[in-house]
Amino acid sequence: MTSPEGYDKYAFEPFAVTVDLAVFTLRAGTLQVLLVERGQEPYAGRWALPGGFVLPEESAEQAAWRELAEETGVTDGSGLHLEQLRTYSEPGRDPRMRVVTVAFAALLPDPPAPHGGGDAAQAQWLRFDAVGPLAFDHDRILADAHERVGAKLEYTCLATAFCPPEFTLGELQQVYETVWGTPLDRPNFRRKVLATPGFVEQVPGAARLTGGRGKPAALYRAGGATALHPPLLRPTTEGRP
Amino acid sequence: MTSPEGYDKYAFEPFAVTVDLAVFTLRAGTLQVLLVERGQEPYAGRWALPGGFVLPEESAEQAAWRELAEETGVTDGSGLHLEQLRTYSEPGRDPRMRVVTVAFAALLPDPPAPHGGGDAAQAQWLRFDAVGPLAFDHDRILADAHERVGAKLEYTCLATAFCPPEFTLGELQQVYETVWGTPLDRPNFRRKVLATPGFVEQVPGAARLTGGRGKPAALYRAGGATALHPPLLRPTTEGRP
DNA sequence: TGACTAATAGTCATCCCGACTATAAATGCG
DNA sequence: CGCATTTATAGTCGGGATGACTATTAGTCA
Repeated sequence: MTSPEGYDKYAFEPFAVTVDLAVFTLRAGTLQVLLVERGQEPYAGRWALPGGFVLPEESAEQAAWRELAEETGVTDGSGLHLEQLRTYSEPGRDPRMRVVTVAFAALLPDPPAPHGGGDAAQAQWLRFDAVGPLAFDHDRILADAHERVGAKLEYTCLATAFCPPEFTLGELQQVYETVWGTPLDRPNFRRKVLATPGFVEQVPGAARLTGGRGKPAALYRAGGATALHPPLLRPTTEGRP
Repeated sequence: MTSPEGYDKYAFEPFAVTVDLAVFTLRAGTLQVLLVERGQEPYAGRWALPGGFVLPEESAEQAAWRELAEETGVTDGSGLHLEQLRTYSEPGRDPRMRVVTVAFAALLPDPPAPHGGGDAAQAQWLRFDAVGPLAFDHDRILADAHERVGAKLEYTCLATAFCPPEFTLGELQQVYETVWGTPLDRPNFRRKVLATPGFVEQVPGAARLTGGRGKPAALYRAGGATALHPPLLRPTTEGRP
């Protein structure tokens, strides 16, 4: 339908374009997702991913950053991770009208602003493994986002995006274990991370008293590397699809 | 901007939504891309990715399949690979109006229908390494698509999508070498492929006379596996970004 | 002081992979 | 016909990464 004579204004249907955000964080050793409760039909009372319209002068990326700031209160995006996931465009996905949504996945370190108030309904953190059926096709989007994050932990240094600026290797390991839902061997994880140049770098001075029991752990911060070669593969369940 | 009172018709700008396709194939040992020549402004005379508007009752995926059929003449999608790449939504990407495009990457086996004629300008195969500056942001889309395909060869069995139903391991290796632009060691490649269960399965009977010199090679077809564990990594240029 | 906990160090066998050599089976040229 | 050439296939060898473990260190808590 590429029109050789330029755009014909009847050749296309105008769509509403929105962004939807799957925002993950780690709190109390669990993977949590930022959700908003819908106040009216359709799907009144259901939880939904935060999101909103792309404004006339915005890209989807800019809209996603704006929404992320509005819902979480974060002001500086440094250290945050936000990436486009994919676009969902099935005609019936919103019963009211034709809405095409560009989905994003975002990662926040543990104590994110407890969700600042905007105009929208208050956003809340819910345990990922306890989210009921969501509004629209948001279950699917959330599942896709989780799969993407899990996969990217394998071959990127993304895990540090879940951590505060300084962290222990134990905390970093917890990121992998929580997202993947699998325990990892501690010495082997340590060896792998330290053997990857640029993944983490040790903070010269202090060793944090872990707040509790055990030998205090050394502190690290994220290194400059983004890719992880060779990858750190999930314990193979033999031919994962 | 999630409106608690339902959609306000002034709360959003209607956008045009299109799909753009980066269609790759292998011909004569080179990687080729399907392009159309633009007839009018903007970017008159420039090459562009084939694409078009998403129709009112279509998803972007359906629009992409339709466009793929229109431009290439393929009728059965079996064996073909088409996947969503990402969405490009910068406000200025089309000077005429606000157009958001969902980009797709597609792979075709060698002798695809030589590009059937639709309403659109005739599509043509061009060598990937020889494409000049394309219209709009299509250079960027094409580069992203190429990177995505190259990356997916590493950890999926996608390479068979470039091959006819029956192929030799030498042909399969050519897929990797052509997309990656790197020569591979033949015995090692062979060992790796055969050691991955479900990647390929040997065709019982024949051995193809390769049409020319050398020992005839055994024929294989694609197996049932989709993932490649462990991955088949590109010769590391040491810390690829 | 002594269990307990967590971090860190180190060992060992295995598997994967890059580099390489060798053999087999066809073509084509002299 | 014989031999170089070409391509497919088989196998070897060493090193590095990794999974499974054991041991030691340095703290807290009772």
